[in-house]
Amino acid sequence: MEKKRKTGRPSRIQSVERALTLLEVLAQEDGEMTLTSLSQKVGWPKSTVHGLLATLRDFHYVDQSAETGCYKLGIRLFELGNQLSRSWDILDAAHPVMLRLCRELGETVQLGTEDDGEILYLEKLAPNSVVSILSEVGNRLPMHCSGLGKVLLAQKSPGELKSYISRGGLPALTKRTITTQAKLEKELARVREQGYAMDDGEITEGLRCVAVPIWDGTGSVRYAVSVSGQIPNMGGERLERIIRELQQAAEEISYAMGSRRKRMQT
Amino acid sequence: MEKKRKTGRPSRIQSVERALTLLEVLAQEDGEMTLTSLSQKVGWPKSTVHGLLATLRDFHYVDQSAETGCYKLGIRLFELGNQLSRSWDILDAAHPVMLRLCRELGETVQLGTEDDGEILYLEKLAPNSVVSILSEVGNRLPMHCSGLGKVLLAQKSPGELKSYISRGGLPALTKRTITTQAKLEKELARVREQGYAMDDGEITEGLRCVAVPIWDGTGSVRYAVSVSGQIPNMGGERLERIIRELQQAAEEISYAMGSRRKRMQT
DNA sequence: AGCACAATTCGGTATTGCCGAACACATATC
DNA sequence: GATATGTGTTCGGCAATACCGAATTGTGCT
Repeated sequence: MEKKRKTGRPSRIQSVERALTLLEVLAQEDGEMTLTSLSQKVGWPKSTVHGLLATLRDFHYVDQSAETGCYKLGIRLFELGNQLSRSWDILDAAHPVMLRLCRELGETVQLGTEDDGEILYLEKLAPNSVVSILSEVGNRLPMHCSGLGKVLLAQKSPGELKSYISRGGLPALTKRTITTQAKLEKELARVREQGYAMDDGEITEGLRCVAVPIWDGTGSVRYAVSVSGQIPNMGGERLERIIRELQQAAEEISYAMGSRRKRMQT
Repeated sequence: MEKKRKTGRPSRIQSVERALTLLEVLAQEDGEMTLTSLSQKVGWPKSTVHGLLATLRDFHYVDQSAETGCYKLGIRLFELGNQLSRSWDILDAAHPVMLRLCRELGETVQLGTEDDGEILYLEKLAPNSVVSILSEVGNRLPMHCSGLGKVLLAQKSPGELKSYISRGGLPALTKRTITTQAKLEKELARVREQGYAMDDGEITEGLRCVAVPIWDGTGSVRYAVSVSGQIPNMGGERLERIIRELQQAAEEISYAMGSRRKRMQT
């Protein structure tokens, strides 16, 4: 009553905000949580949380363990997430090409895009799937340290780059991560010149990654593909071959995207 | 004021119910929708729908097109869905084995489980990914017509089977679909005897699928794997080989699941 | 310009969801 | 076996909250 609401944005629905916040907390904890622990985590009364959870449960957005009564993320999120990803043309276009690349090179192949100032991994194909690479589909990483990110950053104007840096800074994930604007600008210039980007242990020590842009029909770059592996497997002759095949793959994907453009919504 | 609430279940939060209903509608339409069309679809005033959508948008559960202002499912669903699937042990255990199977046989390999009386597809590996098979990851199909479903149905007691039938009936997807209880019981007996199930064009004309159960440590069956392909490629000698390899794969997955059991939550 | 149709804002009303306390139930603990 | 802590769940009354209709702004089309 005294003040207007803090955020200038009008009319958000409290109970929906709270319900979604509960989902965020459950996602963050990444496992089962008791109603009570959720309740004290967010600081709302148990009964309030209970009502919200019951509603989410009815829609299968959360799942309640039959024995323990604990709550976790529900199956509907899996279904909706998959449905959403199926609606993206880029996956249709990129998947067969990535599959071939993964087999021929025997290394991990990834596809990413920029979302909200970060790299979002859309697809990952691993040859043996035993190797553990930090990035997973649906995960996010800063742009300035990943190969995919550098490719997309390299497309930006100086102003956009500056706003990226001022937004999240240049946090270091390893000692090799680029952390100054000057070095990043130099790196991006090289990316533009070479036509590909490299992450040399800047996310995870010992892991190297090369990435190239995917051009769409309008001449802009919204996606990038990459190949990553242990540094010993990613050098010399072999590296050159990888880059060559990667660039060819990107061209194929770009082409496939173009031919997929003839779709309209119903 | 007049009546109590229709459903006996207590205290569901209306605005959360409405917000989630909007997501369901957006998922069903599978594309962009205008606020107005959403509004009249659900029958609530525009301003009400607007508030709900604004809240969902803030959390990236819906996305609003910059140009058209239309709404669609948001990226957070993709992220949460993938995070959820990563928490399932079965995928870790099954994926490498499925990958090998897919390569060796050159056919589509799928993994499914029962959820809410239907088969839910958890993973799908296609050799060329050009072939279009009806089922997709995150999709659902009736149990009585799919190979995966028959495997899981075959584990049920007569009472459970009856309740399955009375719940959803035995709808026919093709002219070959089993639609009578007697035939289904006979079919399931054969499944138990043979150790595998077959779908012979019962979902899609011309498509055959063989499936086997995955046993967990406790001796129960919660998942099943299958191989599907065009009927000409799935007969005679080759079929026998497929079944043999499939059964071996299922054993490996079962074993891997067991060894993964030594995990506790933090 | 003017129209038609989009999304968005506004403010008053009473419906709605919030809250604290009491409940039921299970599992340890003594 | 009774006690103590831990769950999730229910209840009812108060008032804050979300709903609604109408008015507003914005955009594309004729």
